[in-house]
Amino acid sequence: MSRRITIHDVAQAAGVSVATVSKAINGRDGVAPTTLEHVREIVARLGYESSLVATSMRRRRTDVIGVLVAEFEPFAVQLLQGVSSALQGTRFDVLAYAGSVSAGEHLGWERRSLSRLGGTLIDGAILVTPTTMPTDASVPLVAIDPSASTGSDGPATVSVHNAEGAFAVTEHLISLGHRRIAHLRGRTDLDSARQRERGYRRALERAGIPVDPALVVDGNYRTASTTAGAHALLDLAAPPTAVFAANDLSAIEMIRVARERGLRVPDELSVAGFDDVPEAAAHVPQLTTVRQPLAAMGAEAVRLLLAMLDGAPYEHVRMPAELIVRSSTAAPPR
Amino acid sequence: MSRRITIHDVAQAAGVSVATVSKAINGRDGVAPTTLEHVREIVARLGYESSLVATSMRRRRTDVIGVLVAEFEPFAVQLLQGVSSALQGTRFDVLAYAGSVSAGEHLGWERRSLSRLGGTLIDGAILVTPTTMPTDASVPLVAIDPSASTGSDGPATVSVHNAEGAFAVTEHLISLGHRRIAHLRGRTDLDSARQRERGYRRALERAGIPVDPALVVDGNYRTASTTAGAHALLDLAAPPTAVFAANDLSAIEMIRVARERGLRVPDELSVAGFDDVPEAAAHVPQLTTVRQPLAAMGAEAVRLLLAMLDGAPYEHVRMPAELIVRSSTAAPPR
DNA sequence: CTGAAAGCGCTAACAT
DNA sequence: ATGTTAGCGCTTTCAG
Repeated sequence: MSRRITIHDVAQAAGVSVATVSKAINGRDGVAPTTLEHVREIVARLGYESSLVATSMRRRRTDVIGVLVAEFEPFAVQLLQGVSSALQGTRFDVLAYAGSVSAGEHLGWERRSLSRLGGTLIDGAILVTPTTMPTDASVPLVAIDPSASTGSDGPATVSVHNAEGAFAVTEHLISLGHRRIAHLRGRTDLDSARQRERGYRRALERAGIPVDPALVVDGNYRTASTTAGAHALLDLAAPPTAVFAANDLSAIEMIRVARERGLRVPDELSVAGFDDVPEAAAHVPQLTTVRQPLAAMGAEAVRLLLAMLDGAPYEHVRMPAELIVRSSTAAPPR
Repeated sequence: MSRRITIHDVAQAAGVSVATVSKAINGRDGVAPTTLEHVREIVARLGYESSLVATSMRRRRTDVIGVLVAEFEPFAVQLLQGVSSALQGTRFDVLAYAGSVSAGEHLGWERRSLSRLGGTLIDGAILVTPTTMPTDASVPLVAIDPSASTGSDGPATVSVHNAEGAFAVTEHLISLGHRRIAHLRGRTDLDSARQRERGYRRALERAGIPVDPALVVDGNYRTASTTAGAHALLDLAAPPTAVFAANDLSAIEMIRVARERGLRVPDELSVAGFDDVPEAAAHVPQLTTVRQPLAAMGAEAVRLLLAMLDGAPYEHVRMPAELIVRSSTAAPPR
């Protein structure tokens, strides 16, 4: 663990000024071929690399795209992989920052991260957040899965078509012959969760099945709440034969509770989720769910952002959701 | 997309000097309570956040841990998740940097990233690399899965016990009754791959089964090479009844080739992998493999790094590998 | 063709 | 208690 090698060290070793070294490194002209060669040699020998921090303070561009997340959980990292691979071969590096790890203050990490990195370290940002929607940032910004799908305002956004996905999975349950289909809700403060409920309701209406309010319970994406909701559903005098949970984790918890109570899945109860997290395919039985094309969404965010860096206006993109039928859903008993 | 708000803007709006604002923000003393209150108010109103870049140039500590990867692929991001969750509740934020995305020069990205971020932006680094082992860096460093397991030299390291894992999976195949067990090798320039081959050989020896050189072919972790290796194995006069591939992706390719040639897996050919990537559990049939405890390894790297930041010496940690028996392995035919 | 000097946003001495 | 100054590592005018 030695001291960092700075441009000064190079200048000294080469017997020239730091300005000359800088020019040599960055290919600016006004440097004699001999000097250029000489400096390059010293740089190689010393293994010098300019500090991203110092460079970014002085220069306008850093050629680094920032991916801002609350923390590195499966959803965020899958998006990150999409962003990363879409950026392959461009001049940009990727820097991902988890801004609410330390604080624990999950409130407003978006603005905080954006302020701390924007304007200097990164040329543009991709913000992974289901809630807040910062209205102005100091760099071009694309939000993924933001709450505000409200028309043309705010920054560019990329999100999945939640309602369509929920519609498709509910329709799948109906086509299997289910009539008493419950919905284990997500966080009702999230636009995405509300859209999923909407898709569920629409599918039932479309099939002429009245929505039984008792069959719609809160899950809140939180274990305790989901557990309670699952029990509530099964405690019903006329329990559902199928449940559409607002996300996979809720679906898995629903299955756990059903089994605990002696129900076989999918024979006695069908359960479907949403998201297609890695656990969904690894679960036994494998989970029927709706896939968010996360890698594609990340790539799309990159496309939008690069366009914006070239001066293009922001857009709002909705990506199609895909129904994935696996083994946690089947025809209702008898 | 507006201009960044700087400490100057705050100072001006508050009618005080920049230094005073800095003190107020960082809780240094020597600021009148009234002034403090006033400045804080302006900061809140303007939504000011100090620039990470500028702060890090001046200060010694940034309270940010860097995770340096070549690119964000599944292996790296699982490690990243482990690091991130281990850092929850500490004062540190996580910054992950993919340093070889732009260049395409996968050579020496480790040193480059380390030089560019170290010393200023990050207080310590966790380097995810299977190959190079930078000998000195400007910040405390922990390498995950490095080639050099060579004793006490170089930086701290965390790696999985590759030989033990390979031994276990080979022994599993033997216990199923297999005698002609092939090995589809990984990149022979990687220490980890060589260790896996060693574990394979040792298990055979231990069981008194001579190693048939024809049953050890190169896969190289690259599709083309793996495909060729798979065919070579099945072209043998006496083909193997089981194959241990050096990683899951190779195993999956092995299965694809076997099927293409009309072989049923696992009935006519057992195949096992290594790594337990997400695809392994999702594959049909689910893959028997060896799990690297990636999340735990990330957490362990954090533990080492935090200790080093407190002045502890570096260590070398080997984590246990876990045999995961699934459905791609079975007793040999008849 | 080269170097001196200014300045990016911020913090830490050091005055006042 | 507050402000002035210097400087972190680098790039960029601007003189020489």
